[in-house]
Amino acid sequence: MLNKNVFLEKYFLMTRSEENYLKTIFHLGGGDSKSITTNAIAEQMETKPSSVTDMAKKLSEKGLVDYVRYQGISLTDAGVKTALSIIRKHRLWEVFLVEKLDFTWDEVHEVAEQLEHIKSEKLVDKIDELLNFPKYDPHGDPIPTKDGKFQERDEKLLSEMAINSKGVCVGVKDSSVPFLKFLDKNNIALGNTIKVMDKEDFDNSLRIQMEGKEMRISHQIASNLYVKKND
Amino acid sequence: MLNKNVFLEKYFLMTRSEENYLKTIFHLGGGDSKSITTNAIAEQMETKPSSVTDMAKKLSEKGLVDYVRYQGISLTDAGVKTALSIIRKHRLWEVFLVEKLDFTWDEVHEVAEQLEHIKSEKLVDKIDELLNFPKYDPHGDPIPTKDGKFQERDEKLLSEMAINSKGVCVGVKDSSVPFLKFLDKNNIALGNTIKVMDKEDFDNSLRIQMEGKEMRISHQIASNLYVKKND
DNA sequence: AATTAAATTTAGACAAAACTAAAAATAGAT
DNA sequence: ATCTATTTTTAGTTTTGTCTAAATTTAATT
Repeated sequence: MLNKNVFLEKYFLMTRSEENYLKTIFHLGGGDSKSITTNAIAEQMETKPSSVTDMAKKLSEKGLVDYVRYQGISLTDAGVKTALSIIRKHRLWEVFLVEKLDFTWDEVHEVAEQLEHIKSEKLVDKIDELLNFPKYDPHGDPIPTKDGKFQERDEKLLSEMAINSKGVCVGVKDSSVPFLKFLDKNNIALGNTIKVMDKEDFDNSLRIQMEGKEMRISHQIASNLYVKKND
Repeated sequence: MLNKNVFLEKYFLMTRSEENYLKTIFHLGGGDSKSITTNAIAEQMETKPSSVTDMAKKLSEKGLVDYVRYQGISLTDAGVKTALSIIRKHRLWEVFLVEKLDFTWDEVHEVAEQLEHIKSEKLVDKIDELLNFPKYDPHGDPIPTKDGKFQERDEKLLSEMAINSKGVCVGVKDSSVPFLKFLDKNNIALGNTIKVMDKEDFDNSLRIQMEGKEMRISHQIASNLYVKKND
């Protein structure tokens, strides 16, 4: 049966799979009424394009995406709202795991990936409160508010900073485990102040000063670190 | 695909449904190599006997239950171990919800029912640590240890206590929402000391003294409250 | 011991979410 | 404007977990 819709709350009842599709489409930019291709979604989700087509039809019937055959998929307002509520949960759980349970920032993703699907509005709100309404997750990504507001920041990639400018490290672009582990090993953490000392034309690597110490980092690293200019 | 067995850890990979069956069989007594009937399981899970048969075969193949056609189902050692690990998670989450997020004890069950299926050994252990290794959940039920030890208590139903004996309220037998709400409303909480003043032969109701005040409670209530004798 | 009632299992079907292989539509290049 | 390569969709299949209805086994009663 499983008709025990005990936790409907204000959601339509969404399956885990539907929620994951919405989240992915949002991350690929489908929230700005931009059309995302079937292929792009399939690649991102490590599934087949035909499966995406199937789901597109289902989500379209539920009014969560706009879908026209061969023309790609974009989120409706309702779709954006739902996607944001999942992203909100994901990021709040990540903060919880790091702040309250001492997870490192490379460990949180896969657990949050599960926790984000727990259906209980009260639970999310209470976690939010317990954490004192954080604005950013451990990777520096903004946490949408309860009513779906998204606070974008004025941030730049470290690689785009001018020589002699300073900024605070506020996020990562690549949040893969190897990259996060690399940052940990080199004591690069959110909140650190970084000053760009010099750029090397040859390989685009940077000489930076961080927390007193000087170091050299490759262009690959610098182009995956977000900093917020503070002057 | 979904072949990303990222969180295998030490579990076999169990589906949510399989986990729920094991838990139910355990609760019906199938852990003591007692055979549980198909019907009993079906009724408890609000499903059909034929579905139970299907699952019995699957769990049997995985070595988690002993199952002989028409002879009922009982848990193997591996099955008991798995069931206990789920119950452990369920009860730890209940404590978390009450202690850290101010849920009332009648609100925790359905959320814990979801949280118990999150696959992350580290998560459970850290929650355990955060809560300071609690021994009992909010309903007074014991929390199995990591290695599956179950600490049974010497407790009695309040209805079985002798006149003039005293005890501490340690748990409930019926943990349905209406019952828990009733207890809340009447300020009956875990930890309260209760003295049995008198029994009424006519309807088996009890006159008790609790936290200074005297009150009368029905047999139905008294036979769903566990107390621990303390003299 | 035979009959009947109840419990249990089988067989066949369905929905969800995925897949494969083949068909159809689009876009790019000449 | 046509052809070709790519993308996307369709059609049909699979797996998981459920269901119904029919068949079978067990248990209870006379």
